[in-house]
Amino acid sequence: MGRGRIEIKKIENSTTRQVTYSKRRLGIMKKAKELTVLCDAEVSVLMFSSTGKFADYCSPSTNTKSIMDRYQQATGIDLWKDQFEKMQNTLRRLEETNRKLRKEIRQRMGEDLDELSIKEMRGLEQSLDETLMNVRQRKYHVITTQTDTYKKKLKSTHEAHRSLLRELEMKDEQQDYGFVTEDALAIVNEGAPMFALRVQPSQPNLFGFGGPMI
Amino acid sequence: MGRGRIEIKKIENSTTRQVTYSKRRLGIMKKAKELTVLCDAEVSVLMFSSTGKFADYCSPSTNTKSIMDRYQQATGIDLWKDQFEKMQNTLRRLEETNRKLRKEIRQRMGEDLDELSIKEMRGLEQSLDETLMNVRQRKYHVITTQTDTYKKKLKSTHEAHRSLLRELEMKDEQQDYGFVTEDALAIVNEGAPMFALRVQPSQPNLFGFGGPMI
DNA sequence: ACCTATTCATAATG
DNA sequence: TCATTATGAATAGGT
Repeated sequence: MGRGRIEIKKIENSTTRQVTYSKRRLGIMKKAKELTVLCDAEVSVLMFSSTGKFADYCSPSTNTKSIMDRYQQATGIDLWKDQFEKMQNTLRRLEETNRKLRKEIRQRMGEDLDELSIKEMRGLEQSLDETLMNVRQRKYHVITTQTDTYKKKLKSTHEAHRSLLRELEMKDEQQDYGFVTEDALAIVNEGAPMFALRVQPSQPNLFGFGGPMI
Repeated sequence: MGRGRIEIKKIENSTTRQVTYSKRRLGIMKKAKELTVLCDAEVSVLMFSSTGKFADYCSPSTNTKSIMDRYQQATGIDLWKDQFEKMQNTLRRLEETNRKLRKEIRQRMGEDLDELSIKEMRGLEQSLDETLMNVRQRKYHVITTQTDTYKKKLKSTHEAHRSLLRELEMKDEQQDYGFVTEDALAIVNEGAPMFALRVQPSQPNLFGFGGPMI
């Protein structure tokens, strides 16, 4: 159709090719629309020109995705199977790992011990023993450090206070600032007995350390 | 084109509709092929008739999936975004849980204690203490049970042996079976000291109980 | 599935 | 990209 028939092979003149592409693209779109309306069909057309320009048509009664879904159903080809399956495998592996980790935690909390052999139980016992020593050592270290810090604070506060008093006495020997001294001491002493307040935490910590995290 | 123009609206006569669908379907396919060749384009056509019959065309230089991929790139629409994102969220959640579980295990092994407050550390200490008691109790229970079993076995073996001897003595009072007695005792005693053999497990158990599982 | 009158698409051109 | 037009292609309706 047009002035003389043309051979169906690649048009080498790039301008002519572009022009023909534009015209025929419109032509296909029109045909697709007509088919959709006349025959109550669902049609999806995707096109990329040689320059990469994209154009598409889709029947208005539906959308490209559902046509692709139907395509997959019709052909039995699951286009995204690979990616999907890979992710699902990763997921399963993670779940399995989590299960094992939870089990180890339970065993480290003294549950599910039935499944352990004597040897494993002995290993667990030793590990727990070592950990306990570690924790006590660390706790002791922290407490000592904090106590030292408080002592230093106390000392410097005392010194600051004393020098303040001295300064004030030099300025006005008649004035009495005794109440200030008592207040300062009360604040400074507050920190010390805090550590002995409770053996059990009053509220659960991050992982509860007393029940497994589910 | 044809004998008289037709209005572009749904063809009500179902036979006519079917016929027209067949003809025009072929027409579109031909146009798509021509466009592919003439203009060096990539074309994908998917069609479903009103009766659900499927037909498709795809440029031979490529395939439907890669055209769909290009379509997604071109439109910026990720067709499988929903499913994909849901899975990725699940994945992220699992990984996060995993991380927390590993951290709890590390802390229950005496590592990463810096991040714990005094309160948490005290909770951990108590939990470890309780677990240790549990494990020791369980170990004691298992050992006791096993020892009892061995004792029973020993006893019954002894009895069997004795009755055997008696029987034999009745048959032949001259024959000496003393070596049998010694052998039996050696076998029976083997089990008892086994538990005290090693404090440390000679090979790692399921989770190593001495290094974190990675 | 085939035929063919007729309409439509489009190649060539400006 | 737009308009024109001659020409071959597509197809509606009938067999």
